[in-house]
Amino acid sequence: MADVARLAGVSTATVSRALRQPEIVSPEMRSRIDEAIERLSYRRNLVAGALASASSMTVGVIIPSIINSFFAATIEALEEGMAGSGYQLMLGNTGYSPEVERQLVSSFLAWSPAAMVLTGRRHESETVRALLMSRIPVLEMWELSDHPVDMIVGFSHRSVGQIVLRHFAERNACRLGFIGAYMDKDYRTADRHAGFVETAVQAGYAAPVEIRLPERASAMGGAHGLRELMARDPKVDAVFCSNDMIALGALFEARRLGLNVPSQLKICGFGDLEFAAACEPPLSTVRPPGRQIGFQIAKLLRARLEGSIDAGGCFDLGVELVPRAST
Amino acid sequence: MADVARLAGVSTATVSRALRQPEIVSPEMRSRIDEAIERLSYRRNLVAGALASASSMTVGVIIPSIINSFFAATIEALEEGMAGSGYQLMLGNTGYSPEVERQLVSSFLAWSPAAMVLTGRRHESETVRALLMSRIPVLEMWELSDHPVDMIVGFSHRSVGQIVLRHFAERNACRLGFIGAYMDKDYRTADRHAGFVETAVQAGYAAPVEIRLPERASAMGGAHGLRELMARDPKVDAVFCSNDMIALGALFEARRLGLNVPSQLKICGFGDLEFAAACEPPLSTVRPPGRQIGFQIAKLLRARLEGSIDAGGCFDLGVELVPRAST
DNA sequence: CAGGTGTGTGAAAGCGCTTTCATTCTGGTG
DNA sequence: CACCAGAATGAAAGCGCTTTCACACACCTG
Repeated sequence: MADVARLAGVSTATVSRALRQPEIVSPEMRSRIDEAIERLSYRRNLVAGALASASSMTVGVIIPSIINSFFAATIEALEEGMAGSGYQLMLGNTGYSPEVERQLVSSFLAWSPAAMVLTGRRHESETVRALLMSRIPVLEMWELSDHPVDMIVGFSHRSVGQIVLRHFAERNACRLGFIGAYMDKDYRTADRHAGFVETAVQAGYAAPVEIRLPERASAMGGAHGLRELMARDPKVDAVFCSNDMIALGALFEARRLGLNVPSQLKICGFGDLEFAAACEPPLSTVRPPGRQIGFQIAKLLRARLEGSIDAGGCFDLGVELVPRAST
Repeated sequence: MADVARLAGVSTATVSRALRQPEIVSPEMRSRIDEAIERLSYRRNLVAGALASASSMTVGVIIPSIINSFFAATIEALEEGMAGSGYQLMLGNTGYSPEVERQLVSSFLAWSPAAMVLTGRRHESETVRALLMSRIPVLEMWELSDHPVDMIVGFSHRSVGQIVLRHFAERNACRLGFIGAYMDKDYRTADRHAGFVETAVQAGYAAPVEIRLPERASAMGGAHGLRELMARDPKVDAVFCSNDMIALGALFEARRLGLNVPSQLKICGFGDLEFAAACEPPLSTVRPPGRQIGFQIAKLLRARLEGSIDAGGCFDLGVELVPRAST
């Protein structure tokens, strides 16, 4: 930068200003500086900038799993929403472990990011403390909370279970089943389950037959789950799968079992993953606002980083039932 | 750090050493320093460290798409392989655009990462120049090349097409079809296609009927693709789908069309995504070494960063045909 | 025309670490 | 016992930027 300043005949302060806030530098200076940068093919060192300004044009994003395509849509939208702002996303995944989350937060914060985005509302207290101490905007996502660390944008997983139950009731389901994966780790799945079961009982149903898969959601798990479910109670005629991937496996397994979907067995998933509409029969599911979450976060982040807002809050983006032929 | 040094009664140099290379500090000092760190709940500032040492414990990883679960497995394995090394992955995705890739490389390099990992072997010349100038280890992945920037680990996409063709021939396919997505952007798909078509012609087949989907691989695209393919030539009895997601859609569409798989129509995919084994019929596919790529990269990276190796090279991890009932 | 206001620029003091170099202190060696 | 190699430590000079503060200059006002 000193070289650039020398060649352009200005001070490094002016070069720095031309790079960060071009509008406060006179056009003449700006063009001389641009030319010098070009000639020297100067690349600025963001590390030094971050140290000097005590903030790096970086946003730390932490998700439970990169394999889970739920969050991929959010991240893609977030990236689109932040494009052109100069901010760079830094991704980390926790593998659904709060402890790994704490470590990630701690090492991300050591990079003095401009903001942090976390998944979910439950964190170790140490994580929350570190986040609060950093005094940067914090966004939680994919859930709702009355007491967010700062801002949270998502939807109610309980209401997902509720919506599915009502849908099953409308379609005259008699005996309910549920297949969920990884429920001890992924408490959002547990919330959907709770919403489903509560509402079922309120509506006068017998408690749903439950299969809890120990591993992460998978089609294979869904297939095995359905087989076990039907073995446990052959009268089940409506299954809520906590995830479309599980529903996909269940759909195939139903075929292997010779069960007609939807007349003998109704299957509803969650996620509205891309393949849901392409299945045979097309898969009924609940669509979470994956991309909207990303856009909303980008919007809030930009507003906050520009200083135009400063309040925290909870943003409920809702979900949508997508009824198709599998129910 | 100065506070820690004062409390421990040592110099900041010693604190720094205790943090970076504990083994060269006497045990007594180390414990005094650890205690001071604890008492002050000191968090080190990695930005300052990166500036002073001109290198950050960061590895930049660039993939074409975060939604594409192919690369997710690699990244997960890479993360596992680097765990405990203190290096942090920084993820970026290009959306299959070489121009975005160049920008990402440029902004990642501004963070002075310890190494860079890119997807594929084709990059803008400016990208390669920037990479070479940075003098850090560079890993390309998911392909092979005689002239890698530095190191490359992957497999031959052409041979995937070849393997599928041979498999179809063994199963007595007569008339071939191909469904590929995004082939103008994703040249790896184009390579698989080329291998398939070349080998088909060599083996005496008529040129396969081809459907090129303009968008990214999707089950919906696969379903539409198969419909169009069969409309174009009803005699097609074996389809190679460039991606398991497409194959999934094709499988469902075959059912809608009343075509029995595999007796009337054989379907083979690529990727061995998790659901492939759960389909009905289970999906034949070719399994790329997704996780192995990640582990191998971690191994090479660690060796290189420790200085124990310094040669570049090309590592072919091969692929495996996974014949199932859909062929 | 003195006094105020606003704009654009430069000097220089950091930001919080790392690392070189010099120094001190050990314990062995001939 | 003088000498030296080796280990452990400290002083201090950066790393390459950003930003505060001061200043110069133009432009208005009454």
